[in-house]
Amino acid sequence: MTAPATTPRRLARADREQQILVIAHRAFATRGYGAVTMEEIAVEAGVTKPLLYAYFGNKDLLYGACMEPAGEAMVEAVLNALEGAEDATEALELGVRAFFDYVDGDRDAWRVLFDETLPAGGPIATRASDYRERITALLGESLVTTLPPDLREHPQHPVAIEALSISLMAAAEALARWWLKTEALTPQQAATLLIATVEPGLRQVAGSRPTTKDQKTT
Amino acid sequence: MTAPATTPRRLARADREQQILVIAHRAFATRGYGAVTMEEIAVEAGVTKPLLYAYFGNKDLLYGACMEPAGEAMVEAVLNALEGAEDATEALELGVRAFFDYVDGDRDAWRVLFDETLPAGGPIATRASDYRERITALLGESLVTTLPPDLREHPQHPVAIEALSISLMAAAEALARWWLKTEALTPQQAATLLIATVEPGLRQVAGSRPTTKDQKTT
Amino acid sequence: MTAPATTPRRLARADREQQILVIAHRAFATRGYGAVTMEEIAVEAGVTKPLLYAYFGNKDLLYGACMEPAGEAMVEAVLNALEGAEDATEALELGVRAFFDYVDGDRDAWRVLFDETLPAGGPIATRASDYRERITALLGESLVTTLPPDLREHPQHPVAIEALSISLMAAAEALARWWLKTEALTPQQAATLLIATVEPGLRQVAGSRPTTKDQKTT
Amino acid sequence: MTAPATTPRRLARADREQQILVIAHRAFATRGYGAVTMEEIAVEAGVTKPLLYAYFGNKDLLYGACMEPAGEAMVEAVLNALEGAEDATEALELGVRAFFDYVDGDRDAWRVLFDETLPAGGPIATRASDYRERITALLGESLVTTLPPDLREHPQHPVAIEALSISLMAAAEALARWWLKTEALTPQQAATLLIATVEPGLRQVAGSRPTTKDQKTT
DNA sequence: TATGAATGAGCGTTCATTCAT
DNA sequence: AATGAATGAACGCTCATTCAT
Repeated sequence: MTAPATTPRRLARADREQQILVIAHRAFATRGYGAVTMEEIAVEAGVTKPLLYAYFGNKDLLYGACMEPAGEAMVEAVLNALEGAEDATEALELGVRAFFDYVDGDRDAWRVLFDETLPAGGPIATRASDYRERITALLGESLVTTLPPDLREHPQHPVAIEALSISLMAAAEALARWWLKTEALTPQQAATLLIATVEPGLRQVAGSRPTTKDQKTT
Repeated sequence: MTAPATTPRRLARADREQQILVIAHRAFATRGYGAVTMEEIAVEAGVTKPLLYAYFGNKDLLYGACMEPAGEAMVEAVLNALEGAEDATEALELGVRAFFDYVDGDRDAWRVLFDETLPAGGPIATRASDYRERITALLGESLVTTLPPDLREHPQHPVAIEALSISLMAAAEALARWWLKTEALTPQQAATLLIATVEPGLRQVAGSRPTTKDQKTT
Repeated sequence: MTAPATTPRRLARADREQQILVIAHRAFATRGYGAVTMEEIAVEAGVTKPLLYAYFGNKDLLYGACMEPAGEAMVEAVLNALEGAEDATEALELGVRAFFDYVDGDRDAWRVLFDETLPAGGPIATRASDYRERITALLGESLVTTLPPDLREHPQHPVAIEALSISLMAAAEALARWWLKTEALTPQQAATLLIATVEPGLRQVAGSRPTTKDQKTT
Repeated sequence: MTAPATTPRRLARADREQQILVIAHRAFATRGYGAVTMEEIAVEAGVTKPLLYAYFGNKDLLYGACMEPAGEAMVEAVLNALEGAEDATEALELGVRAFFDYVDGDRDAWRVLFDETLPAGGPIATRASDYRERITALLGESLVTTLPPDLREHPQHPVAIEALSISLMAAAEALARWWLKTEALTPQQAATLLIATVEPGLRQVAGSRPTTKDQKTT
């Protein structure tokens, strides 16, 4: 007779895990890995710490459980976008657009994947950066496709391609972060702006040779 | 008669502060804010913890004291570069180049200013991002100067300018980070690559109007 | 139709208890009381923790249930050996030999009975030492029989007898432990060595009187 | 005016360490490693846990700090006794006597060194057993000296010597434990009893050859 | 007969920070 | 000008044990 329909005391494991994941995900996204304690998550979920440990092992694994579906989904979103492209120029655009759309659709997921406060060098930081690198690599591949075929094998280009991939990803990341904070433009606009800015330059860079005066001297 | 020339036990306050700052700076740059303890700094500096607190207040303030000179110097380096430019196009290039040169010249300073492990939302994270934003703003200003005069006041452009500034800065930051890790190119090459990539696009973006299909729908 | 022949899901209580006991016994013997968790036993036995508690009460009682048959069997083995002796001298030897044989035949039982990691002073430590003391007492009795009849009642001897029983038992225990670890000799050799070493002395001690210079002075 | 002369709040480090060691030593001796918590020790010493950690590192090291002086002293006591012996027969007797005397003089030390509840296989268990083994080895050496010179090199004897050393040590240990509990005899009597019991047998064992029927058959 | 879900209580450890001298 | 001594407040994690079905 006193059973509250809203928050039942006992849940099936799968449900409880899901509920905890949601809460943990939000907590990690909001305050970052280091600032969140297992105790807090437990309290917020209406359970005790041992249950967290029984279900998820430890804090790292719990964070990983929050990160994994989001990471896979994000990678796949970008991947699908690239596959759907009809030509090389379109691919890069669609990839960047997919990235911004994903961030737009699941902002907490983005914050967990791009948490800047993860313990440096730790296993989760590694896992998080794995996802980032996978997306960077995908965008890098589509960068390559923007090059004229006869230049793709140029010995000097791989390093430039990697540098540009990383720059592009970072720009996208920062743009996403800024837009999430200010809501000053839509994800579509963000993507359009970014693409429009880099694309013309990319073509030129692709066609050029490293200048002589910029030789590495160290 | 007992004064060792190498490490005198008693120093004037200013000297002591300087010595501690050097050590703290190196520690923070090497291992990041979170991984450095006050104890370690004290021991390494050959002083006791209370002295640290007497001189610097607390850990945040100490970090701030490490950050400040580096931040100011970095801002000034970029500022000087921009002022030395003869025309608009040169300005952006010189600014970016100055950024990379500064990072190249004082990597510890860069690591302290761009530490990704600062407690999110805390006062020092705020201060650090202040410096970044100042540099971003400087680069943003030089972005504006690349626009034809009659477009500079266009009501739609400020937001795009800010978005591009942030993207540019993030790209530079990521590029710097990657280059410091791999040493795959020189700072000059990094700057050249970045500028060459974004400049052509910037001109086009500056001349365009936000497209209609990209209306904000949320 | 769903009954797997290898590990049936449902067993009669007695069978289930037996199966759990076997697994718990092995676990305790292998890793010691403290290092074994109820969780592990449950998982290894393919049952759930509440069942363990329903059947055995708690961890101590479960350990006791593992210890009891082994303890009784060991005591009985020594007892039988002593009863089969034709004369006093033979008794002690047979007893010690029976001890080593038992350890040799069921090393897990021995490890449970002589676990050195039992919580000091706790109920199970007490129970375990009960079994040890019973065997000690048996050996003590056979020590007595090695004495000439007219000395058995000597007022000073009971304490020496008890002291010797305990020493003998401890020597046997340590010898068993060492032999199990190194396998440097057979149980028969261990028994022979031990008996041969103490027997001559026992006769002399039995015949002597406590010396005057060794008066208790505390 | 409120300063209690009995327990000053602040102590010099050396004094505090000593005070903590005394308390920890007693606690460990009384209840065993596992049953003692750092919190308890801290409270009993009138300090907080961090001080314990600042001064001793962790629980293991604190236990080690309790164990080390006692272990060294005990080994040295036995060593000195052996060195003072004029002939072989006397050596063993003096060694055993020294062992009992040491236990008699510092019963807590003995309990710490021979704590049976140390985490099996852990670093402290190893350290504790190191001390035991050193004493065992010392007694083993004196066992060897009881043999006639021409037998000392007999190939079969080393293993018997080791087995006997261990048995002897264990017997002494158990005797000590029992005596501490019952106070039924003096350390001198304990030593005398033990020596008198094993010595005659030792001579015979030393002179015999391993019997044929006891061959290892496994 | 048996279980999945859940917990109370505690432990070892760490770190920024302050008091008393 | 500087220190040695000391702490408050957590935090991650574990385990024997029980409730509700």
